[in-house]
Order: sequence, then C-alpha cells, then structure tokens
Amino acid sequence: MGKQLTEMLKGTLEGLVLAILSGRPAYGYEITAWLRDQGFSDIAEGTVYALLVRVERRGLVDVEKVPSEKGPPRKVYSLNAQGRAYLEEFWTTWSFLAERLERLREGGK
Amino acid sequence: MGKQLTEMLKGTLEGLVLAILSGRPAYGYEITAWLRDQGFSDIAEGTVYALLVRVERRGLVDVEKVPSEKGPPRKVYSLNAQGRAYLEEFWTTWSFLAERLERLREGGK
DNA sequence: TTCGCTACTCAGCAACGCTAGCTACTGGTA
DNA sequence: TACCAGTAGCTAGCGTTGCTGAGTAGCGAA
Repeated sequence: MGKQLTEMLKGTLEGLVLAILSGRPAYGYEITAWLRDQGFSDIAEGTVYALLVRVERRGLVDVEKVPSEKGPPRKVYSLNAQGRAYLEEFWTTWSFLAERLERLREGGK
Repeated sequence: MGKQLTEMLKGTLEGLVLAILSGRPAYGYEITAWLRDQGFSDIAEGTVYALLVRVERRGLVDVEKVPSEKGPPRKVYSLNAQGRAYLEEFWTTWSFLAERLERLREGGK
C-alpha cells in the first residue's frame, strides 16, 4: 500500500490516534503496536511519538508517567475535553471528505 | 473546516481529481471551480495546477491543448490506462483507511 | 482603457510522515 | 560476566504536499 497510504495518513493519523485515545488511555509503544496490528504495518515508531508530542503541546491530551515492569516508564496519554472537541471536529471534516469521495466513486462506475 | 481539511487533502486531493477525470476529461480551471462548488471552498488555484503537472509528469493522464472562446487555451486532461490503474489502487488504499476509521468511530461511541 | 472573467504558472512556506539513528531499563542466555 | 532481545521513548534531516501571493495572458463589457 506504501506511498499512497503515507500521504493519506497526513491529516488522518492524528485523528486515528485521538480516536484510539477516546476509547482508553494509552502510551506510544502500545499505540504503535496496535496500529501495526490493524494493518498499518509500516507505521514508523518515530511518527507516533512525534504526533503525541504535537497533540500534547496543543493541549489535546493529558499525560501521566507510569512505571513499567519491563523497561523505562511509560507516558500514558488520555484525551481531555479540548481533545474531545477537536476529535468531534475531525469527524466532521472526515465525513465531509468521505461523502464527496464516495459520491465520486459511485458516479465513476 | 480549515486546517484539518488542508492536512487531510494531502494524499486524497490527488485521488479526488483523478476520480473526476475518470468520469470525463477536464481542464484545471474547471476542476477548481467544480471543487469549490462541492464545498471545498478554500482550495487554492495553484494547488490544482501543481497537482495536474505532477500527475502528468507521472504519466497518469493525457493532455490536449484546446482553444477557448474566452481566454487562453485550455489544457484538457484525461485519465489514461496507467491513471486508471493508479486510481484503482487509490480506492483500495482509501477503503483500507476508511474502514479502520469508521470502526474506531463506532467503537468510540 | 479599465475592469472582470478565463486560464495557467511559479517561488517560497508550513505541516506531516518517514528514515535512521540514539538513550535507557529489564530479564534471559552464552 | 557479557551480551542480546524486548520494551519504551526521543530526535535531526528529508521529501511530498497544499497554501500564499504574485505574475502573465487573452477576451468582452462598461
């Protein structure tokens, strides 16, 4: 799937991760693993961490440092109120785009 | 919708335009107008033209110069076989992403 | 001749994901 | 003891993409 997916993830990966966090708090390593499990096999580790730093800096998530039994402490992220509002916006934007694309796909057949 | 849509369009605008061309040949100005009509109100002219140059250079479209009654000659683009294959790929990638996002949206409720 | 519409082009910028590294803690193995 | 794999996080530099803002050019109407 490669390059097309890479470009498509720009702008959607953020929503994807926030959507995960809206279900339950999670930490970077875990999120990366989950994404890979879901078929996003070539998601780079660094990408997820950079994204998390970004959303934290924008105040969309709360962070808590939690010690791990195996390895360094985890940074557990959870969606806060601002993040929830932002995610709502994301779904609106996503629906807007998805509707128009789907309409084109139908028409093109 | 602004910034979120801008980022989301990276990777999808290309498919959007190719999908338009799969229905009928069209030229840049026309495509921009159509997009604005569909609600992509802040699509920049330059963006569409740059995209068209890109897909032409990659051999996904054929180009024909057609004189216009009003204004400079039009560059009419039409999707060729390679473009059609690429568009197929695009739909596959899009479905992959859309499915996973939709699943998250359901689960998050 | 000036305005507005049509039609295309281009340089410079910002945002984002990827590449390719690095640090650091734990437990198991040679 | 020394080493390695797995866990966990971080970073600099790069390429791609869309936007900003400006420019060129042709045509018809005021």
